[in-house]
Amino acid sequence: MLDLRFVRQNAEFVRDALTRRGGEFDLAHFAQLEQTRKSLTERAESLRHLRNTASKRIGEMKRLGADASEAIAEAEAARGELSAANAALESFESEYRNYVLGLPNLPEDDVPDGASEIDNVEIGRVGAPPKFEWTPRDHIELGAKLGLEFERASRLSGSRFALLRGDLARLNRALASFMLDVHVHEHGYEEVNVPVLVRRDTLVGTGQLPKFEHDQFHVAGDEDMFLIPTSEVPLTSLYRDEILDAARLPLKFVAHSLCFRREAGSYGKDTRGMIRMHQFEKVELVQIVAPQDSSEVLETLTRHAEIILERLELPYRRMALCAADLGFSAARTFDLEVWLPSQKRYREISSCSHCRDFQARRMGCRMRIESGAKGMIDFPHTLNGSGVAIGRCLIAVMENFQDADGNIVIPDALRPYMGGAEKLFAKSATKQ
RNA sequence: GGAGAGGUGGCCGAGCGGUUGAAGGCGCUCCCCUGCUAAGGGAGUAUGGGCUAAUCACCUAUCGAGGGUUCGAAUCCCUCCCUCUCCGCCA
Repeated sequence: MLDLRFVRQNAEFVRDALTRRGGEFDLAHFAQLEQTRKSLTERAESLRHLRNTASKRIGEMKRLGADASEAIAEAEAARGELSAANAALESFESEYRNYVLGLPNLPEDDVPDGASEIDNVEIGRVGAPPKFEWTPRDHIELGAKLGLEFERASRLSGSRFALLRGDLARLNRALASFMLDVHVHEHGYEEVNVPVLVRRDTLVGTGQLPKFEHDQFHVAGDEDMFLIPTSEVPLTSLYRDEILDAARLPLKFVAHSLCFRREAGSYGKDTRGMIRMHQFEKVELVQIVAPQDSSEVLETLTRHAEIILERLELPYRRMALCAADLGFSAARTFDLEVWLPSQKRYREISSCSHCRDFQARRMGCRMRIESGAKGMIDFPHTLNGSGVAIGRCLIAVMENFQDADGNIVIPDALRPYMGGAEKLFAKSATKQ
């Protein structure tokens, strides 16, 4: 949620910033809403004041044994007006709230301009794409002999599901363990095991709702619950509705979780293979930090994700997303893209975002700056990043580390997690 | 799923229709006294919104959430959410 006081005072700046992301912000409409809100609250509050003072007088008179009928009549008279004013205010407020919750975050000033992902700016590359003396196989072909199954998975669950079997399942697990270990032991994150079902409010807090409900899996039944699209949701929400002692910041969390996405808008996109699944695994990094540290933290958090790719010897590049490609809650985002030999291009494997106070405001996560009586309260900044997506990373390992026979050389960093094995061997067939 | 108990400020805990935004205690902050590691005295100490130069004052809201009764609700009624105990089921 935007700082409405700021929006009020800098409406034109806000309009320009939101326009940059391809959104719209109608100054007149906003001014109108503000005006309405102000007059409706003022009216309701002054009527309430009237009633309160009358009621208080009644109490005093009764205590003194005096006749309170005049005051009672006065209070009764205010009643109808008050309830009308309250009703008007309430119905307006839900409209207003919806509008405000639908406004995305403002891009930071130096986020590049652009109309779509085409305009994202490459910041740098690390590692050279491997050279093959054969036509590199894609992960589907490689996987067919290693335990990656789509047909059986879709029989169980439909399109955009996959099964991993045998060594490939283990490699997948190794990736998750490896990433967690690096982030916990080397980068200082606390490992958290999170719920993957959350309530509506939680998704409002991080920004997926109310606007993007169609992208979420909503559980059928009496419970109003959703499957998380990323563990950013529960991790960032850990301190929802709390006031943190600023001295405790930064908070650094890492989680390995399942993630669920309807992929409603992506029909026909990445339909082959396991690039885009309804269910996937991801190691997610989240930091809750003091505002003055946040810009620097975006860099270090992005580095934490990059280090995973570097340890795995995967070629990648870092992209600065242009304003139009930013997610709803992000003020700035770096994407990491890993080289996929079969596609001869870089594909997103991590997205690291700085949300400033946008999410903290929505979820009421605050911080007390000086402890004690005169403590000032402010919103911390939240950041998140994939560190990294496990399914896509598995694909990248398979494709980049394939040999001429379709086996997979296990990157050194993963060998300790694979019982010391150096290769996954393709089987002639994976019947049964 | 069945039966019961409960949700009050940073924490514990009173209040059960009117001067209670909330006693008391703990914790914390500041001041004083005293001085050798402990103690005593005083003051302060919830959050959102409005207004404002203001983190003063004032108005307004909030005692799990939402509705209702009432001139007036932390207190009475209804619905929901959550926590705990016992039984059942279960990984």
